Amino acid sequence: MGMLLSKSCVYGLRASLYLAARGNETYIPIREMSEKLEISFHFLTKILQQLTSAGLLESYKGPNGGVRTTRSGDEITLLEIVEAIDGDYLLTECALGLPGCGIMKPCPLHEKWAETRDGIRTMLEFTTLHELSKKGKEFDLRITAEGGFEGLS
Amino acid sequence: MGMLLSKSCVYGLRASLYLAARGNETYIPIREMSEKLEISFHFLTKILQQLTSAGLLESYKGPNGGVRTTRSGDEITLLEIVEAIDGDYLLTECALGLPGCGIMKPCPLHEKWAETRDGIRTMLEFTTLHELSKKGKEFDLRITAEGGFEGLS
DNA sequence: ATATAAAAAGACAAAATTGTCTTTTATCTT
DNA sequence: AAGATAAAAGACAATTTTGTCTTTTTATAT
Repeated sequence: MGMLLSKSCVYGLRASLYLAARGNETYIPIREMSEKLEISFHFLTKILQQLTSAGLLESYKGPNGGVRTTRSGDEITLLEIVEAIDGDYLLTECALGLPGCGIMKPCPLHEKWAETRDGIRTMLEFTTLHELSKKGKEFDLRITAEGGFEGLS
Repeated sequence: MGMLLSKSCVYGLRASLYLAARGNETYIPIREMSEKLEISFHFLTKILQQLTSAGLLESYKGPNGGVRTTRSGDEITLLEIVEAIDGDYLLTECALGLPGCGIMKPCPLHEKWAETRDGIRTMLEFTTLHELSKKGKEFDLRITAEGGFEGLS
């Protein structure tokens, strides 16, 4: 349908934002997150595994276990999350889908698309989880269909 | 996977560009296009039907039939094609997938994403098929994996 | 009239994405 | 040691997207 980020990626962003808002002192159970964020538990588990193996999150098994951000949220950018889940296809591929489209033998849209793409990349690269969670708490913005940041500590 | 435009949409763009490069004097058979552009004939047929019912292309059955652009290519923008195939989801929806995210009750990414999205929209809105086909012919750019505009008349 | 060309329509199949469920492994608590 | 908690792993199902094939409709040409 055309949607920039996959659903997995969107879920991953929401969950990461949630974790950043909770700080990285304690581990947060995925079950809790899945309920708060209204995302299927098992599906979310898989997504977070991708972020864990990318080194953005760390997990711990057993009681008091869960996941948390490795670094403090101000050091994690949206770009890292997007790349970990959706790869860099969006940020490198030709808008007309031509393999190997580049400076050497571009498609007619190459230049314009490269600019637009850079706009997307820049936005993702210079937006941190910390920044968003701070803004979210300050104005009690939405992190789920209905609810905001208010209860998140 | 995250890819801005669906494959259908990318095919639709390539085909529209092909048609624009051929002018709108004669009807071009879809079979011919599908071969030149290396896109599955039946799949392409469906995609072009969407563009036809959106009023961007017109078709004619029987011998010497095919499809052509309704208006001359300088009046058709990429935005029209993208909206006809992928809808305006990409250009309106929340980056975090929250339904009804807007000024009234935004998500933390709302503002930044709105800007980025406008960048995409503007690029699509102010790029015409004519502009691209002109550029494509002038520099023999790529419209297929291997081939360029050279043979397109 | 008949044959041919080509889009339209619709049934069907394959692949990718999204979502669910069960089992295994690691860790903690008692 | 036994039970409880929670992530990891993997099998399976539903849905969406992508792709293929056949039949129908409309027009042309002989």
